[in-house]
Amino acid sequence: MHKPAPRRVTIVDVARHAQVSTTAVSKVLRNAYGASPAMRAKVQQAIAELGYRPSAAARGLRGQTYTIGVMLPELRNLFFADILDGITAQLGDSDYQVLLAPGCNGEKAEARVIEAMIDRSMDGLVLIAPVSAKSRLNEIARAVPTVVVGRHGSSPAYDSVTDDDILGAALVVEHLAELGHRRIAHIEHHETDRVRLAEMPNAQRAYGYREAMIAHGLESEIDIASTTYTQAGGYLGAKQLLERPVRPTAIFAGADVVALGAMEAIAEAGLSVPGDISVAGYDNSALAAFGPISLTSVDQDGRQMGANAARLLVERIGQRDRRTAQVKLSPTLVVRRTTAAIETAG
Amino acid sequence: MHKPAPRRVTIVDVARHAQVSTTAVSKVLRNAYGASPAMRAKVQQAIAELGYRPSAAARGLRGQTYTIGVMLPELRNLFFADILDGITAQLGDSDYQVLLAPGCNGEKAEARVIEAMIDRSMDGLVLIAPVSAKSRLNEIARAVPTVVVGRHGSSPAYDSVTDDDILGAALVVEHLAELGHRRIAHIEHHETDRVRLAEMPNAQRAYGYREAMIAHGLESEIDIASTTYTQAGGYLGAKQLLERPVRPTAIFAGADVVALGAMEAIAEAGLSVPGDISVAGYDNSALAAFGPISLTSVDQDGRQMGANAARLLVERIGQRDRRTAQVKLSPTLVVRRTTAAIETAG
DNA sequence: AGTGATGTGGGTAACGTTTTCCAAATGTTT
DNA sequence: AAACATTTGGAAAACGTTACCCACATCACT
Repeated sequence: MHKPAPRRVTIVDVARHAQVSTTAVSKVLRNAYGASPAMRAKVQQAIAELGYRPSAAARGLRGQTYTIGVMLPELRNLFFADILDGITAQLGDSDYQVLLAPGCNGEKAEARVIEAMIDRSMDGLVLIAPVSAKSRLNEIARAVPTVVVGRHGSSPAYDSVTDDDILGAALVVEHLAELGHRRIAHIEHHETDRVRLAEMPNAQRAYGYREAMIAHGLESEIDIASTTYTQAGGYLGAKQLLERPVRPTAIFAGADVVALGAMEAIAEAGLSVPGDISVAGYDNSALAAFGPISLTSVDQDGRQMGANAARLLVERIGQRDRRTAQVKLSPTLVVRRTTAAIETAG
Repeated sequence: MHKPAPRRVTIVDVARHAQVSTTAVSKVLRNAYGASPAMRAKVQQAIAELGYRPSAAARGLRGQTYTIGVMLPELRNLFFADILDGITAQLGDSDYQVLLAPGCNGEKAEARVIEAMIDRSMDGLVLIAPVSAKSRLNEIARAVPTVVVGRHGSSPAYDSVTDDDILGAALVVEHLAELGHRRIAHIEHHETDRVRLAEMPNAQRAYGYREAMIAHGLESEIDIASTTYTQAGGYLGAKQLLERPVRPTAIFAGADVVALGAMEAIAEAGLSVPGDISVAGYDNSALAAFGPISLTSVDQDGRQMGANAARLLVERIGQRDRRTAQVKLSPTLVVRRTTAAIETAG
């Protein structure tokens, strides 16, 4: 009763069954040149009859594995899940299979995971918000077709897809300014690394905030708390801001969770949102959309980003030496109930 | 400037560099018998110097790939993410790399994904809440070591890890009964398939609910709405329950999202939670824990489940013909603010 | 009829490992 | 010293596929 699994059907079995050579079968499998329609049909039938499926391991040794690896720094982040949806949707009808590597928080784990994907001869890699050094990314991209998502700056080796974080920050500032706010503070993610300072979205958001403030003639109102993109960071940042001589009437948090933490601190200080202080977040996560919270937030179209990444990757797999491209998408502002005009009593 | 990636270092390079045979290197790599400490050291050094990493593709053709595939039906479900954490934590210091296949909702997509993982010669599979027919699961398990998570019932071919859903439901009923509730209703996920009716957690929860009601002498109070495990399903289910002749004083929703939908319907009916109706969910998701919601819910230790699954899988990879095991963990009830005693005014 | 282009099919050598031998060297017991 | 067991190392054959060739047949022009 414990039958030990029959040997797998191989290309040789198919060839024998169809009375052709293995080469012929291989050609049919890859839609390669040199197979007549008649033979194609014969082989297809043999494949169907035997239930043959090619071994990716064997394929990897010579050609492609039809596998695309995606690195996600954090599974619980719904924005990343959207990106993944976009990737799989775009690749849905192709022969490629997407595989995900989990648990890549930190530069070391990230390196391990990327190596693992390369070792498994994946045809292409999508790296979402990687933290590795840029030189390392270039190295990786030279070894295997790569698309980097969510990291600004261009590379000669890999394509990149980003959302315009500067614009996103500007949208928030503009929205708040239109509501009459002048003292608009920002809670940023503290960044030390030089390269990341230029390339990471958090840095771009802070930069965009500054520029937008200046553009609206609010240079003197710029007020920044530098913590981290976490709920605790938001709490701490808001606390700092509230203790300063001039209290902000609005806080632009660099991420939704940060906004949540900030709202906590605001409530603790006996102030109301948006009555006393307006709060805006970034990412338009499920949290922001959730009724009781209803947080004004910047929406990045994750699916769109993922779809673009997949498209670029497939293009590059097809033509490895083509010029690299940088796709930059535009975010939109989703206004909800945490932001209001400054004179609500007016 | 566009250097075309140097050829990968292979086992042959290492062998040459260490002045030994490729066999020797292979032995060292796999900690196999037949390599002296001296040679071991020599080879290790060569590997380090050359930065050699074995090709999983080539390995897959003969031996293991040191890859474990995990199938998740839904990325956004935080409970599944916990399971995954447990798996990776357990496998953290082993040589195994975990890869995830996304987008496996529905029997067809699930089949495709599982085949893809088998084609890639993965050493083992963890299937989380699979919906495939049992015979299919047995077939899969015969082809590759498999552990099924979150599906009751035992198989001669695969190990399984489940949480005791019957107990979970009992915990909820007991809690509500202790609070003085008698008319405790349940919103279940409608199940048609015969086998799944016995094996799926949702069915077990409904069964556990019935049994617990009977055990508490509340057989006549059993009241079930049969919808789906979605927010909409919860809304609809609660609506149905509220329209019935006898209104329940408590609703046990089979999942947290269901509870959320139910609360929506309750609010719409002008009733309060827990003032008029107590509500309990299942899964103890982040949603339940979230302050403003604060939903009483059953907590399954996902990490623990994942860790057990990984342990069983590695054991089975080591010894394919050992007896199958069924691990059943016990859930706990997390009481929050959506359940209260029936005489609050007492 | 002779030449070249094109279409069709297959033989065979990779690809980078592991595995199964086998031989030699060394150690241990009579 | 002979016989046997154990350790150490390597040669060579898989594993299943693709890529690179070459052979043959057919066809269209000179």
